[in-house]
Amino acid sequence: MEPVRSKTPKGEQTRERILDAALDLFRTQGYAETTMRQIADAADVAVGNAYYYFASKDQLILAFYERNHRDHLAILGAALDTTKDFQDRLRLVLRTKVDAAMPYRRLSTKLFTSAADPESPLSPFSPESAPLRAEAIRVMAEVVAGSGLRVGKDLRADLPELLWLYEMGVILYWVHDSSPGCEKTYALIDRTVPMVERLIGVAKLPVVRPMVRELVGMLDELRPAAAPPAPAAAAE
Amino acid sequence: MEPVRSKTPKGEQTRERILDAALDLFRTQGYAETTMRQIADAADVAVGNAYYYFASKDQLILAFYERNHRDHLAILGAALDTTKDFQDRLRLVLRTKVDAAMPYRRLSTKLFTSAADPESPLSPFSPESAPLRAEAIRVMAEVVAGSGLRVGKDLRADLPELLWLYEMGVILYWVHDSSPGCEKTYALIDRTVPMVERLIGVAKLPVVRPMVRELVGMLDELRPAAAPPAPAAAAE
DNA sequence: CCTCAGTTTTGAACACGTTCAAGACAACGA
DNA sequence: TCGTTGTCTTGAACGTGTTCAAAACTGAGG
Repeated sequence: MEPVRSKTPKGEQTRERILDAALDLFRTQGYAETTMRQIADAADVAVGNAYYYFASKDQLILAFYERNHRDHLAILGAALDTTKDFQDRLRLVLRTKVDAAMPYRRLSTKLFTSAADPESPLSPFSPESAPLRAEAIRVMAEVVAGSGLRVGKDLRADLPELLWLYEMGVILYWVHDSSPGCEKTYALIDRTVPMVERLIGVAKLPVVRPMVRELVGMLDELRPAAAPPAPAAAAE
Repeated sequence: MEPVRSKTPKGEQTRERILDAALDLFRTQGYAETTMRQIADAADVAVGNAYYYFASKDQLILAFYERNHRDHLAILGAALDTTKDFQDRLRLVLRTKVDAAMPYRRLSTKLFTSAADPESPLSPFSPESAPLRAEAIRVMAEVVAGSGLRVGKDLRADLPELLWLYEMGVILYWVHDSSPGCEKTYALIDRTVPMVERLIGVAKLPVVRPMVRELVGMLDELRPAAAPPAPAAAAE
């Protein structure tokens, strides 16, 4: 029933082979057009074997997200440490994120087609992708921490998560962006990054502070709705 | 190939029967759990007949949106004319919208699972749902026009569409809202409606005006990307 | 070498959404 | 009454994602 995260070097190898074949076919033909039988054939296994390692066709995409995040971190590398300017740091993270995902633009739409479905394990808000989400938020926290940016009290705790939401917005735009080389997305990044810093600055002004506080409060209230309580002791 | 919008009273009757059966099953069992064979059985027709009227299982949802919009307008009725206060008007539209869709909360998730997919005909941004989208935006234009609200030049043209996007956000929240009676959604409406008016007011201030202008400009630039050109003369 | 438990692999079988060639039906003019 | 034409209806058949009982393999202990 529950798919296995291979317990043998050979098993791990097979798993990789299936994932490679799947991503390759997804990239060249699209997700919907690729059948599990094609994947199995390309990986030289029986169709049932693919289901031994991946619970469903969708789960292959979750595995893709993980791989993609690793790729992103690799590209980002030590480059983040070369500047202390907030805008530079944020722009760098976003641009490399898009760079890393570029070959899989069409596939990435799946991220959002499930984002809204509260029950889909593929949703970036689902418990299944919680570790990956936490990772991405951690990167944003690093962006802020490594910069000289002064953040208002009200915003400080939630800023990394807000930046992650902003990142998701950029990716949503990118997924729809059919301009050559996705130049419009890069332009969007370059134009909105300064706005983000300005907004963070503005949030400290007495005029908008109450509004900021209310918005942040609503975000906090929303969170448990998106990710169910999960009490300390597992009940069953 | 192309499904038909019945040309006979009897055909129209069959079409309604199938849609009724489908929505009933969707509501009680959920969308994924309902099979086309069940729908056909409940409507006393053969499976193939369902496909004569609806191109796919998804298209049944599009038909549901249309019906739901009519229900919304019916509930809204003449109530919109009872007040000239912008906040009251906006709140009324949002609350009745949620009221009308309430029995189909789970089904409505489908609206968003496809919203992000540029190719899905179910997406609220797709050409297929353009008429319905235009209708919803028109309602928002009426909300503004019938109120004494003073809108800045920069915002005026795009405000109805922005309000529609805000409405979509509210519905997105509602779809995820599992609180009893969806009270959290109603609370969200009550808390954000004043913010919206305040934002519209703030947009006129010299400090934020350039930012507003840039944001609106980006929205305008985005539109043709979401909805392809569609030149004056239909080519085919 | 054999045994045996654990792991991996197989492929037929299932239910689903969807298609399509064929038939049934309805309205109308000859 | 009989074709004829356009609309509607049927149900078997196809390809899909997914399941599962059975087989094959692996490696450690006797």
